[in-house]
Amino acid sequence: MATNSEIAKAAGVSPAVVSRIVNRDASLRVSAETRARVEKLIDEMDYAPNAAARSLKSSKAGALALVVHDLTSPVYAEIIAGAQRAAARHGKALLLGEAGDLGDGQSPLERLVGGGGVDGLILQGAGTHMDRALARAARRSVPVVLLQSGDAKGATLLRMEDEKAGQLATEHLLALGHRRVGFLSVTEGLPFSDRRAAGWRRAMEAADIAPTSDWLAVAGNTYEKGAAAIERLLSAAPDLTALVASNVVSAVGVLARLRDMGRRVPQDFSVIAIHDIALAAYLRPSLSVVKMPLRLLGEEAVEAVCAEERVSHESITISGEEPLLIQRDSTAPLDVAEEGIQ
Amino acid sequence: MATNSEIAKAAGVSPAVVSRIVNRDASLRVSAETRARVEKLIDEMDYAPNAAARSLKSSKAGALALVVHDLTSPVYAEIIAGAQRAAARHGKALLLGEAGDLGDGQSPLERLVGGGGVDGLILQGAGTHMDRALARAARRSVPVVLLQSGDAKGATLLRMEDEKAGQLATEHLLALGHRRVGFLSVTEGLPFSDRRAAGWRRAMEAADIAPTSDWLAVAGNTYEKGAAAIERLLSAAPDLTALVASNVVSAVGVLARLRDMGRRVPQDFSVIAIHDIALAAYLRPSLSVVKMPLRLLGEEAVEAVCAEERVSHESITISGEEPLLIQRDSTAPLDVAEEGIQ
DNA sequence: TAGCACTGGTAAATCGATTTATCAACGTTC
DNA sequence: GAACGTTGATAAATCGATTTACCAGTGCTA
Repeated sequence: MATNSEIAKAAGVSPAVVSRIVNRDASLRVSAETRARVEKLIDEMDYAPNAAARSLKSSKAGALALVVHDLTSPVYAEIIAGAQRAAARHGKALLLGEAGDLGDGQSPLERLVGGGGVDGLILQGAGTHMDRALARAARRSVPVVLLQSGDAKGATLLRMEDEKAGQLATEHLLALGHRRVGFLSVTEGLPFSDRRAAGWRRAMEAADIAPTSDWLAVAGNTYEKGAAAIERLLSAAPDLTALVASNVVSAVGVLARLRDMGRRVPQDFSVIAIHDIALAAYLRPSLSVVKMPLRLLGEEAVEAVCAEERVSHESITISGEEPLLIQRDSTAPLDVAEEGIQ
Repeated sequence: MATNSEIAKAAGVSPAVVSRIVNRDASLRVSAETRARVEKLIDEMDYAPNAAARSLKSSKAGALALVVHDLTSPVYAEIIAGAQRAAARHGKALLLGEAGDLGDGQSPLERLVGGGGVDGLILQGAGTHMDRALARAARRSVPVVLLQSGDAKGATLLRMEDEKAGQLATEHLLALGHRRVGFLSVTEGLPFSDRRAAGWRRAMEAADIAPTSDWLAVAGNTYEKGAAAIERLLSAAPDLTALVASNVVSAVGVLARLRDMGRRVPQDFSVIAIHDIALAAYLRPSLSVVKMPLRLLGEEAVEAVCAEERVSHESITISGEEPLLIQRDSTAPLDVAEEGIQ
């Protein structure tokens, strides 16, 4: 690849001229002929400024990293879309990464982020080793924004109104006449999942219902684990009639297993999940959800990372959009003739 | 952030020593005390080598870019997983990007890739402007591997046995007794989709069936477009009894719409899709598919990009794993009493 | 003719890490 | 005591782009 000086030499000018032409420096005064000559050579010799050199000189990488722990989850699609849009506004490339489980300080991603290879890090963590290592590595050189959970020391923590979402989902089921409403969390101790569980508990208590501990099960974030979890849950608490699922992917597994078990949704059992993903409308039965402002979360995360004045390391709750109930076919009043049919 | 020379000064040594300690240079001879002193300072002062400087000097970015046109598609999950694994083997970070639609030569992603900000580009294109712009930008500085489609000029093109997959899917339906088998393509002119269609046609011809043009429809790659496509297809050719879907996401939309239309799957209508995604097993009915070696594709792509000697710009078909039929509940022999029931 | 502004540039320092060639000091060996 | 090897380092060039400060020449005015 051609370098700046090669172009300069070929054009008979100094590298400064080439650089300033490439960067559209308005304060540059050159004759029209010189400018044309340089531009022609840039084109012919296929010149593009070296990213490393530019970034070294300017201390700007021109990119942001968004690292999640599971790229396959459709939940991230919206976050990414929002982040993408905001990053474009700031003229930055958005690089997605998936956090492995090493976190030994030697992984290429850690080296990159820790060495200022990106201008900021947005981390959707799951409390793993790698998460912590990555956040630590980044913190010493670039702003870090944590999504939904993590140790906010030296970073900005961005959250959503998870408790309200859990509450809203539960209230919907209660309004349909359900009383024995279970809850599927993601992982024990995962902050946003715990907040949703708190919302569930609060709504239940407000309705004078005291859920016992076997009304709650851990379902992870995969189809498979969701399917296994509903089976465990119903064998521990067979008289549940409805369910709030903290993770929408696991809810899809729940629907499949319920059908396999002969429980009809929604006639025999209602299911609602947190987060609206495109798939939810195309399941049969389609899945009722509480929609959260995921896109906004992605946008705000990028804004926070770009605005970072190395000052405001706080914990912020996204409040631009309220959690929104979207009723589809997986929730309904309990069929009173329930036992007779099937 | 501390720099190399700051550490060196603090430790009373030259920057060379610091660099060689950080990089575990085996040929470095230092006293145990000096080494300990430097390592202590590296730790205390939170030193990490600057990514830009290192990459400038070494001409290695330590990262690969994998750019797809739709990050939300679950089909990429497997490709990404494979690429991730292979990248780790090569000590490179894998950065995912989504190609927007600009391609004006000014997008941050183009600048990054064109300026050698990554060591290689793997591009899963859709024939857009941006695809071409990105490939062009990258080609002048780093190796490029195209997945499944694209203009291989100056790049390596990696393909899968799409025709065989299309054929296998069709033969499965024929073996079940179906004769009027439709096909849903992704986009007109998209190479891999066309190859799958060719496989369908070949299998049909081998069975002495001549599909008419209204047995084929374009279904895109979203739930919504799949749903719309099956409706169009069945109004144009109502007597079809089975379908091969080139894109598995659109197939999910197909299943939903079929149920809404009162066509029972598989009793009245069979559906099979190309690519096995985790969701397929958790739909009800679960979705029969032809599994393709997506993970292998991801791995091979990384290998190709890393091995690239600026020589072998060819077109390679992945042949490590054969397309594999996975029969689930969405395909079955046609119910002979079809008209009587429902 | 001095003074001044404008045009069309250039020189050179700088960003931070890497790496090769070199070297001083000290002990060993013959 | 001369030659040599070893240990424990260092000096300085280099990667490529950016940017500030400066400058030579030309034309214009007072």
